[in-house]
Amino acid sequence: MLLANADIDNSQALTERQKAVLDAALRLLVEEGDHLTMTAVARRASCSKETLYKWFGDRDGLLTATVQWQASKVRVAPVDGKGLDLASLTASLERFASDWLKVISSDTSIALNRVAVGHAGSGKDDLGAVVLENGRFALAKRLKPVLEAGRQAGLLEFSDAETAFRTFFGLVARDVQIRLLLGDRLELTEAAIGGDAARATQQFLALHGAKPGRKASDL
Amino acid sequence: MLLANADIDNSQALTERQKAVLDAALRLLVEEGDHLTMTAVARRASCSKETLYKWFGDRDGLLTATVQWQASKVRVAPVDGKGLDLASLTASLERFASDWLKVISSDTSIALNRVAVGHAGSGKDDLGAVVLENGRFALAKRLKPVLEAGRQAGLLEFSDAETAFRTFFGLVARDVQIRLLLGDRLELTEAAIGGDAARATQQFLALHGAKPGRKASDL
DNA sequence: CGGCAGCCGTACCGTACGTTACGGTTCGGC
DNA sequence: GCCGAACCGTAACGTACGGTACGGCTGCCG
Repeated sequence: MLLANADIDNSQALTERQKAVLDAALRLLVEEGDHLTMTAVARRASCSKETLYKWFGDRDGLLTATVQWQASKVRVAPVDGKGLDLASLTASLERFASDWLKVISSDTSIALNRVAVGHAGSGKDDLGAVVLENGRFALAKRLKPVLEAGRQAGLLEFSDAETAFRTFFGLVARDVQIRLLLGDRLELTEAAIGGDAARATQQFLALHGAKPGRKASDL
Repeated sequence: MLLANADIDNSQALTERQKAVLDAALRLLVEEGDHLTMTAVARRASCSKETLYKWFGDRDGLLTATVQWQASKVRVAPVDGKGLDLASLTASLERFASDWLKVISSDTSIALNRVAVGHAGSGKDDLGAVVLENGRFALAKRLKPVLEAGRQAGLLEFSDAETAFRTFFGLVARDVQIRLLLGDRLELTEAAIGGDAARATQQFLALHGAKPGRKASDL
């Protein structure tokens, strides 16, 4: 992780026209992957290349802006931990699992992750950091309070929220993301996602659900 | 793609010189990622570009051959399921987990997966399929017999070996691979890997270990 | 010894694409 | 109505790189 210092919501600094251009770039990115050319973006967005360079600096700047633009769109409402009981906790966890599976299996996420992975380690830009920050780390930031609340309410047992989160993450994502990124067909129907979310949640509860007579050190 | 019709273990069809060239290409791939040029490979391997094209057809052919060459090197000895008890099963699972974590955190694996992910969906070659086949699917092929043996021995309970495998996979890999692919620094020391392998194994046993009085339908 | 096949090194070609430059049009402010 | 800024469309430039051609060297075989 490097910077990501331009924290969040720089989406406000964008005019409507710029957003439209980035939307066009995003669509092209999903279709063509890292193959997209500045000419193609300009044509798709009905703008001149000169404008692209003025607004975004260079190709990497355009790519980064596009990724950040998409990231700014997926902010979801945080779950509140009021009146927590086992049923609502289970529902929350299933909701998180289901949402996450939907995200990582979407065309947009796959395309963005592919581009970011391809650019990682080149040192030219920080696409990987941006994607990570708005994906896996944002998820952790939203889920951990729920886990903590569950522990407070005596429903969950764990020593480290980060570790517990990563267990949940593993149970939900399993091999799905890497397979999709590598081009494996793997159609996730709505029903399959729901089933996986329920299974992952039950497994997580089996590992970290509070049970009288079990010591937390067993985890 | 031109050739690559010779399915697997075409490693035997390679001369020593060709292997040396592919090793050079592999090292370059780790250093430069998808940025490597045919000229750079030729220079590193001290061969002519003409030879590269004669042997591998084109750039994609060279890349594919390089990935397959690396894959052919990581064949590991399968574990035998003789005289299985809980201790040896646990040891086997920990061994699998530890090996897998070492693989996915290695520079070579990261570089290869990055290239394969970058090429996936372009339709030009099948790097993604090759990596998947020699990574995640090869792992499943080797681990499933162990799981089945564990079930036969009354040590494990599960209805579907594939699902059980994916649970184990998730518990082991968690967010490690995607974070590494996206460029997150995440140094896994020998000790950390050992600890993670033990934790994942214990979690898996907690979910699927045979316990008198628990119905398999609970899983 | 002559021929020839395989390969190295290098020069060369064509193209794709990032980047820049420029003429023409629209539009808000004076 | 006039000016300048912003922007569109397109042409032009430079370069990097995939792919090819060729001359020279080495070693094997008859």
